[in-house]
Amino acid sequence: MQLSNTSKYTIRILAYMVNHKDRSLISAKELSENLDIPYKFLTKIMTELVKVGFIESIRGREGGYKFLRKASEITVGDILELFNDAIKNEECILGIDSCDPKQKCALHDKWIKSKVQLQKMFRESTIESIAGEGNKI
Amino acid sequence: MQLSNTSKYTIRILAYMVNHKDRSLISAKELSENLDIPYKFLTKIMTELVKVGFIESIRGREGGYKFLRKASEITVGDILELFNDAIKNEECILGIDSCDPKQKCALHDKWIKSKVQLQKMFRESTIESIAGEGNKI
DNA sequence: ATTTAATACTACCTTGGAGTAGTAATTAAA
DNA sequence: TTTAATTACTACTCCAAGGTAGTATTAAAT
Ligand code: SF4
Ligand code: SF4
Repeated sequence: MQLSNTSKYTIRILAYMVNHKDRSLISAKELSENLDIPYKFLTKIMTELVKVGFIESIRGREGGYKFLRKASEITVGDILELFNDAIKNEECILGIDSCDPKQKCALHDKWIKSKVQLQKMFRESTIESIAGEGNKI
Repeated sequence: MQLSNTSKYTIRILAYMVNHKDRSLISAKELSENLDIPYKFLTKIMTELVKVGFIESIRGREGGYKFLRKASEITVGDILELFNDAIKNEECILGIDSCDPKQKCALHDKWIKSKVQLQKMFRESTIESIAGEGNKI
């Protein structure tokens, strides 16, 4: 019951970028060093984030990354969905085919409240809203 | 953000056993067939459950498994802990060393409420309490 | 006693997430 | 124009979870 490293890294990367949005571009090197994420793994993630349009990249010397979509319009839920980490509505927590409230699994009644709250929390947590003062990175 | 197969299987196995607690012993074959869990994988899990004392096994012909600890005293939380699937208190959701509310991570304030509720839900869900009528298995 | 049906043990295979290595392509600075 | 600093691409390695195969052990039924 935890997020994938890729999702964790991505949330921290984008939060870092928001916290430094005064600067026009941020490099993979800076992100890797400041967030303590393996450089090569980070660049792989960045390329993916470019592909899906969360950020854009400027190649070559003095290059780097900046937001393409606004940070207030990217949610933690979007990130989890991207890396297949989201809590899907139709997915049974016990893995018994797909969720059908007419035919509930053993945990359904206990789980459903937490599930809804989690989904709402992830959906409402924009990158803008979580990036804040004095948080650890 | 989901449970391991091993945890899912175990919850279903123990719930099934509660639902058939009239019978003195239940075999791996029956569990495997009725719950659609690979036989060899299931026996591996059962042996582990015997080792930690949730159930006991009777070997030989007409053998099988039955509860050792009472089903009302085994919780879903116990199972998740056993398979390292639990939400640990000291574990940061973003993976930034260990949780220190004095030095919060970006998601802390949004996450903490769900976290507490999930932990409580898992802790309060005994096998006895989730096994019920007409649930899918 | 032998057979049969059950659990236990040991060793392996497979898959996907995580991480690494090397090189190509790009572009500004020197 | 060369060099340096950057992102992009391709191809691997590593590890743990999930799953499989074969055999040993146990004990009731026959
Ligand atoms: S039954 Fe409850 S838990 Fe199982 S899938 Fe439907 S919602 Fe999720
Ligand atoms: S800060 Fe919040 S989220 Fe990060 S660890 Fe502490 S509790 Fe968990």
